[in-house]
Amino acid sequence: MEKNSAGVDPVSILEIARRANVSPATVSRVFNRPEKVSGATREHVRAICSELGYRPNASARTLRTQRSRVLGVILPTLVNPVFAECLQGIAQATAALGYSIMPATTDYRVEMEQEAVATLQSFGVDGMILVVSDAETSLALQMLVQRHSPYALVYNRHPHHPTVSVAGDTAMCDIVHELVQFGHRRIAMVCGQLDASDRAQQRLAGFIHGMHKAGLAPHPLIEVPFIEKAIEDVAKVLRAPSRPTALVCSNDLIAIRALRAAHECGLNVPGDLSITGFDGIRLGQDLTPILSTIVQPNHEMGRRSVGLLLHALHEGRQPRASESITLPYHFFRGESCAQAPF
Amino acid sequence: MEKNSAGVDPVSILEIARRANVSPATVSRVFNRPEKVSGATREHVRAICSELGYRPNASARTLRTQRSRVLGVILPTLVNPVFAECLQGIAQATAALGYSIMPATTDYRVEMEQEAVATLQSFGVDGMILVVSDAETSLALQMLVQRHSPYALVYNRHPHHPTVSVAGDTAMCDIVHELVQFGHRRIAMVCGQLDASDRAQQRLAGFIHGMHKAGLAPHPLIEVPFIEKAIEDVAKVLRAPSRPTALVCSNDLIAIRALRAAHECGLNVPGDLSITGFDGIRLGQDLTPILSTIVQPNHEMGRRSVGLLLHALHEGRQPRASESITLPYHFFRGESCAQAPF
DNA sequence: GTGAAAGCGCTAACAT
DNA sequence: ATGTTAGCGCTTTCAC
Repeated sequence: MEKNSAGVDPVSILEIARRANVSPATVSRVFNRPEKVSGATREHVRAICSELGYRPNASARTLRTQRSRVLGVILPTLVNPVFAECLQGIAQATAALGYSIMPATTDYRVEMEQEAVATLQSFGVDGMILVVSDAETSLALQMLVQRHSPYALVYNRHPHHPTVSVAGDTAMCDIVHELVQFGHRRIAMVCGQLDASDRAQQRLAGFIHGMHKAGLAPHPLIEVPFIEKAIEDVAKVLRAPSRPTALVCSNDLIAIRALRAAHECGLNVPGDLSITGFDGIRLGQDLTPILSTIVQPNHEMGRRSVGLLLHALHEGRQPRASESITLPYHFFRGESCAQAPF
Repeated sequence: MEKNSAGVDPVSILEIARRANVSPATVSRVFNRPEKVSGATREHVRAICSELGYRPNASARTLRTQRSRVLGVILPTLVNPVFAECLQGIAQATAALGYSIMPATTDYRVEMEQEAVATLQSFGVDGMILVVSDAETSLALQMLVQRHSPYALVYNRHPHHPTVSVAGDTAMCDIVHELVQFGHRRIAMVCGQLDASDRAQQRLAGFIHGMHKAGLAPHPLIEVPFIEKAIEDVAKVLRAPSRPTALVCSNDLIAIRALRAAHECGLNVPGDLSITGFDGIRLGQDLTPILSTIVQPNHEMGRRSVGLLLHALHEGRQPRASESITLPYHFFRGESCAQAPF
């Protein structure tokens, strides 16, 4: 009897059947249609299974049924807590429903999205949950559509795809409004690589719209393509003669760095400068000053995307764009924004 | 022709074989032993595969070969960036080697560890990387050992298991030393639920040892079992008459909350109070004050655990405890600790 | 260098 | 209520 490096040969359904003096079909039924098995044999089989620690081989089951009970998840990175929180939500929701997940991170590189989709398809995942760089142009998304693979997007917003998201543009508009109420007029937006995130683009659009509505001209956009240089880049702007009195950041991670930049420039937040973030990562609430931000229900977004996808799947169909979910956000005042200084 | 909810029937090896006018065996060889196929047919088959977007069905392959090219990962949570960073490292290392991962989070509940192990085994993962609550007593670990399932621990340190970790006790001892150099004598440790983490226990041991070496009596331990109440719990201690002048926290997340607690008590860090963390999460470097902490190479720890596991696997054996890797850490001075105030 | 055929572990008709 | 059987897609001897 040979054994592979994966350890002792796991017991198979045949072994259980033999020991229980029933056919493999009956053992299978105990797991899949327990009601079709008499109470006595059911318990008998179950006892033997737990005694031997038997669990049906998932690959065999997947191969046979064409269902894997696995969901693929594609995210830009886990290092941004917003995605970690979301994935945690996905993990919990799937686990509660007897599903497992296979995640892949793209590091914001679009080619990786396609690669991840292909890999996940080869594993026969029942569906995928993804955050793509740009829903409008994503080739990965096109692959999915073309192969009729069930999927749901999270964070991305797009009318032709099933999504779970928050109205980022409106939210940003709200922020501008708040800031204007506080007397700010010189407001600048700080964002990462715009072309790597349609969310950032939408937030920027909302910012511009908000400024326009307030009759204000937006400061030149502050792009911080490399997060390592973000503090430096922002500091440079803050040292300029007519610096902004408020910085609107496209996400919390950038806002935290902006906070740091302000400190390095000797500026007091919110006394001299107001700063806002976007995402509502848990950590923002423990900072000093507490981060003012748009709070998204990240964990729930993960859960709901699982719900959207699985609901459709259980009805034997694809999720529809019309089932997209827009979740409420709220502006959290925090301590990092206040009255304009002058 | 029927189709399941997962979309169009993916092409199988038979389809490719038919179109290429070769046997399925040859197609298989193109993927698994390309050198055994003539250059001409190889390219021919490859062309057809990429034309049709064919990828071998992973479940069938796993069933047949008893190898899945999947690694299971069990972590307490993704919400603590230390684990997210580590998982990111694992994800990148596995992807680079053609492996995929299946993660499961336990939320620090030991029963979940066993459940996760069982689920992952049913998927036939080639090995598992895990952070367990307590390596000494973990039932999940016992299951693994008993079934001869290959695994590697990360963060946990234990002489009888293959691990990738950092000397937490020594590191903590170093911190105490630094603090003592700064003139601190009333030093208290803050930690989460001790029984949920052998790391925290080891760090505590190091703290006590360090204090002892310095001839100091440790302040009573500050346990903050519920992270939500952490700030409050710490603040209470800071308001006491003979409060500590330095707070040594068992991880960065707690340290960040301690920072907040200090602020709420009107204490200046590091002027009135020094605070240190542990883990070296990326975010700590962007805070104000920059967090003083023990920097662990979290990303690398993930990568190395993949290396440890896969190296053994490729030699057809289990990782051995003797192959355990202790990675270097360093104390990062940051801005949150300084001379004792009095 | 290539093909034929068996079988990995399971489930789902279809019998009984 | 239970058993028999075929086959999911692939890899791998074993022939040729």
